[in-house]
Amino acid sequence: MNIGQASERTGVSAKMIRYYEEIGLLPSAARRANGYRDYGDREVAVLQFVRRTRDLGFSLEEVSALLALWSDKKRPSRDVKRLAETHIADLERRIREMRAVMKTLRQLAQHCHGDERSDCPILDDLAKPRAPSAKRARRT
Amino acid sequence: MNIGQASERTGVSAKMIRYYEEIGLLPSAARRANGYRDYGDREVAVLQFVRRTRDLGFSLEEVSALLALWSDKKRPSRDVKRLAETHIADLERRIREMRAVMKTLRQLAQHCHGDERSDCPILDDLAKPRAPSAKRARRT
DNA sequence: GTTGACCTTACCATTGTGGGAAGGTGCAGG
DNA sequence: CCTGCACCTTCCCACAATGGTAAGGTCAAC
Repeated sequence: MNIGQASERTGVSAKMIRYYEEIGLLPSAARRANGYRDYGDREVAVLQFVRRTRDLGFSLEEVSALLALWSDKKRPSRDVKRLAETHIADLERRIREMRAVMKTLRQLAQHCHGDERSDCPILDDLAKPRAPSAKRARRT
Repeated sequence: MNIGQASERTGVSAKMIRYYEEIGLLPSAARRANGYRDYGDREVAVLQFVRRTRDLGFSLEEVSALLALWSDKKRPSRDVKRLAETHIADLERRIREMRAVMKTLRQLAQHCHGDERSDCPILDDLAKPRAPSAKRARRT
């Protein structure tokens, strides 16, 4: 089948299918006499796998690792689980950060009239010079 | 003061200070006779404002809007609050999405032995062809 | 034979940041 | 005075992942 059909069946845009091939995430697709890429059920399955892992937030690099694990029938399931849990931990960390930011923003917004008046605690706070306060997450 | 000092005091890299100027987020810095950019307390305050808003996850475009609101002494606080709340809503949405993903991943990981054995429900699930199931968030 | 839907490659844009090269400047020590 | 080092300047490249578009080839239907 053509790339358009493969795209339609997997939800991966033709653009991205070509890109994945270009960066080596996918093997080079077979070509027909006219130069068109040709896809079969196996390729479609791989694309669905990629689509699914992308939807779960894995980076292309992680997807690549997952594809390798997938095709290696003898790899220990530990390897897969570790990758998944690392990703989960990453999501947890990002969510924690975002929640902290939200908390701050909510507090700021709460004290802002939000009407015609021009005085605004949000901007006042944003403009307040921060205490140097522990430069960065120090790892010492 | 030179860009290096300004960077150190604000936590914004010299690279980024130049970039912000280039894209018009910041006005062109004053130059000394030798061509070096020259920063004073006012500029440092603006950079701190930018740094702070960036830390709170606002995009440069939003930062630009906030800077404009900040310098417009007569704008209604409603404008500021709206921008902040839009950002909060955005964070909420993203967190919801990430939590949904985490839930799925946790379920998958939970059923994976994670040991030497090679059978792995995570990969099995990722490989399962999805039911077409409501293509995308349809807006009809 | 023409039209329209598809395919091909190739390049550009996005967002925000870092890296580095090539060259000028400024100061301190010899 | 010269040298070295730390700083500044601009310019270009890279990343991640995706979309857009243009210029051209192909195929099927009419």
